[in-house]
Amino acid sequence: MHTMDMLGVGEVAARSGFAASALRYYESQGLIHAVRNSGGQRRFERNVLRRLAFIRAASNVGLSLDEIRVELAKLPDNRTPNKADWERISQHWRGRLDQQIAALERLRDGLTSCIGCGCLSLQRCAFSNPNDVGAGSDRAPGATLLPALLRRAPTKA
Amino acid sequence: MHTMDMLGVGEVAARSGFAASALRYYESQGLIHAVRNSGGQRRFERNVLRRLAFIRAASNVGLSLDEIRVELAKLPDNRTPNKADWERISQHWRGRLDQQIAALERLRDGLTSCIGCGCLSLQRCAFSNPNDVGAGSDRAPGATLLPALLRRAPTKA
DNA sequence: CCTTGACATGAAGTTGACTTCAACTTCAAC
DNA sequence: GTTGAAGTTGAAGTCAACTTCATGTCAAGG
Repeated sequence: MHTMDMLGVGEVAARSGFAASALRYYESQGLIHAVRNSGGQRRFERNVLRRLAFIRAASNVGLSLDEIRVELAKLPDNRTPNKADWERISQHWRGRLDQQIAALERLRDGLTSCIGCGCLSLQRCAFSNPNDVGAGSDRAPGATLLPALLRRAPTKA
Repeated sequence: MHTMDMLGVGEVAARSGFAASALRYYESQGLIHAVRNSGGQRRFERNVLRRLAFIRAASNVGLSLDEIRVELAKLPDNRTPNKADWERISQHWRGRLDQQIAALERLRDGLTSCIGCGCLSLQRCAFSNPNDVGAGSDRAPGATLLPALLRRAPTKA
């Protein structure tokens, strides 16, 4: 428990896989914490790596940084998260994933049922008009069959 | 087949469920076409509604507007898309959806296998380190277990 | 003819999660 | 002591898909 085993931003970047700029951003957003040395440079405790692993995992699950901040607050502060901690948290994540999967499956099945008709009718086809826009008097703001999350395309990777 | 049954932007907006501003944007992006009347106002052919239904459906599948432009180019220009057209296109979409579903399931299963360990280890845990960052000599640019598409959180809905 | 509402335009704003930039300062090695 | 790499900052830029705004034009009913 030396006080000297703290990491500079470059080393944390290399070990966590996050860019240094991302680390700075996370610090500014209160997701991670750093102290400063005499010259004003960031020094991270070693446990920031676990915290960053958590951030990466949560972001893979589809949580926003705001949500991740909330989740991080639920983590035990001083001890390594144990099985019970992890189970409680993963329950939450699993629910999120299950929702996402279900939404995609509904969409895929709608697609299947649409193949026969070749319709793409604005009025009748559940696939192109999941909200039945135009059927009632209340206007739908846009497609909401899928959450916004699931409606974007992969950029490159 | 009168020449007068063309629609103003407001009516297209009402019937398609897209905002007028979105229609203007789609026109500027070359996704839809409009002629102008004597006063410079947009007049849409009736078939723009089918095109918009297609755009909505494709965007639900997760295609970007760029991709949708490409898909639209594959549609028959003058006739209503028939079953064969639709089958060919939906094949493409289904593949996309299947990929997305598979990615989410891998993630969920990784979560399950992680529950037992309570690890979240940067080095060993496949969930927090899907790319095995730090194991090899080549740096990974970020989490890519999921496409970027699947890593964002729903905004509200 | 006049008003009111729909439509026109280009520019700028929005959101989230960062990255990039410019202009320094500090650290570590030699 | 010198130098080059690594670190610092706030501000601004990026991306996608739009929306909002300010300002001006047009169309239709009475």
